Amino acid sequence: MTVDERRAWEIVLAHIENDLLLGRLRPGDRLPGERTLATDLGVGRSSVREAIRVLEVLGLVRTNVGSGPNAGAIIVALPGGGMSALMRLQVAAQGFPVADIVKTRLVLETAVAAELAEAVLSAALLRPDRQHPDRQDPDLGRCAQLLDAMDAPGLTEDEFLALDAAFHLSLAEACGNQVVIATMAGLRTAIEGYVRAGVARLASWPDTSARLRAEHRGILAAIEGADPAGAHGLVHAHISGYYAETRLTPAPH
Amino acid sequence: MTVDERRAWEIVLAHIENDLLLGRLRPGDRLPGERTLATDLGVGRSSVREAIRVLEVLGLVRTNVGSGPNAGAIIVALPGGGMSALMRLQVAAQGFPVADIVKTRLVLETAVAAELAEAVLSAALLRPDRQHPDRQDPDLGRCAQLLDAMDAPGLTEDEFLALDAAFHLSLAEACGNQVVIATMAGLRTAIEGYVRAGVARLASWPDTSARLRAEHRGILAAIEGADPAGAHGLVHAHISGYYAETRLTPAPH
DNA sequence: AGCGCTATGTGGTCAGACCACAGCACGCAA
DNA sequence: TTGCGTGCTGTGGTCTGACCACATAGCGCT
Repeated sequence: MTVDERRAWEIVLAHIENDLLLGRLRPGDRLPGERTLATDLGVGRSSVREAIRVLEVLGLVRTNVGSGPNAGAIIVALPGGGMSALMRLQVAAQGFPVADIVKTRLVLETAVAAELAEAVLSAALLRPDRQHPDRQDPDLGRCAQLLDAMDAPGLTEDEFLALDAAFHLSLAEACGNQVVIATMAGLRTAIEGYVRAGVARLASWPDTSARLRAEHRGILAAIEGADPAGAHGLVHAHISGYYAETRLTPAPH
Repeated sequence: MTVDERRAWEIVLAHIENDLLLGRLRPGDRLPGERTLATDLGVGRSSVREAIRVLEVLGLVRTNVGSGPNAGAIIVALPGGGMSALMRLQVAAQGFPVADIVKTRLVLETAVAAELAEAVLSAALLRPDRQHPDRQDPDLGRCAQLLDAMDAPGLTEDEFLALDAAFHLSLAEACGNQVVIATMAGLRTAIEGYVRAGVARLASWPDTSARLRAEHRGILAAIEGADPAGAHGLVHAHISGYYAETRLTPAPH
């Protein structure tokens, strides 16, 4: 009797979300075809497409044309892309001030560094103890590899910035928190253009590059040295100093 | 000569993003009509609609039917809704473990509380000084109001949870960081269902409710008392304790 | 001057058509 | 028997055209 006041695409989205919550759809599964979904839900195919488009942008599905097992919309649940798009567009629309992006990154990354150092500390303390198998030494190998790559001579500014972004993201990945990983990736993407512009305002890129690399080494050393407070402080100085130097923020913390 | 390999809706999205970046579109402005946009960009109206649907879900535009100044798609840049949808769906699709949501909330809210307390401290120290007009006493009035409302007798669990969510969000709002506000709102929305389920596992709701209210008062007192470390610790205990009690996380921090 | 009706333009939706694409099965040829 | 090629089939991607409900603005009538 009651009419469904939701728009057609919202019905589709809610239906898919419900299937996800009930476990009827899991990562790796394929969504029903657009035409099937349309007839099943009593909506037009264009409405189904709008809902799937939303899911795609949010990083929940990946669509493939053609036939066979790889065709169709597949649940992937890769939050990074969606978070990046959200933050990038919000910055463009002036919903997210750049200063807030930087401050949030500061909070998250200092916490990540401190937690990594704590994990190293716990792993060292509990190493002979088999009672805590979940306390593992975090995998910092990729972080170190990226730092080595940043020492290569002849890197362009863009290549350096890409490696820099990868290093900071690798810290979050070592931490393992999916939400933080996606958020950090989004924050970085959102201000990527501003970072590039800020580099142009630097007095000396070689000097800055050398300083950044040294600070990176210091951060990694503090983490591996199981020094949470030290790692926290070094990351704070690293990020706030860099953004102050490129004048990305009106006022440092 | 070169073909545009992007899909049609991506062209539309990129065009609008570009207009936003160049300042041709600002919050409050209206997008061109769907038919106009379609002919201008050489795509079909359905592709334009898919792009606008994405913008709507991400919280960038609000659409209205009809005629007049309120009709059409209007730039709003309200990130909260988009962040909530993103995180809620990612949790549903198992891209975001609930434990990671909780841990991220812990990091952000402890940082918010500490920063608020620091702001109070700075405001108190600089009160006679006119040189720092940007250092203002944060507005904690709404936080206190919500705590008063939570003391009202006869609140249902859902009403209490709604006020609880509003209180925690009001802390972020007092801090003023748009990114943190949107993220906290999204985190809360994503686990709302799990919070409700967790309440059912409580031994005694009245006891828990009373404890939560007391802890809220303590947090607010620490902030107003300009005690960053105290506020940080109290928030940490409040959140991790609550989630441990409702068994939302497999292991406390 | 006030009121009501209509013209207009908006997003929302659906139906149908066509395309490019990828896989698969069938059938032909070696 | 084995191999290859070719069409068939179903997928998403796109466009077109049509209709609807709605909200405003302007006109004309009272």
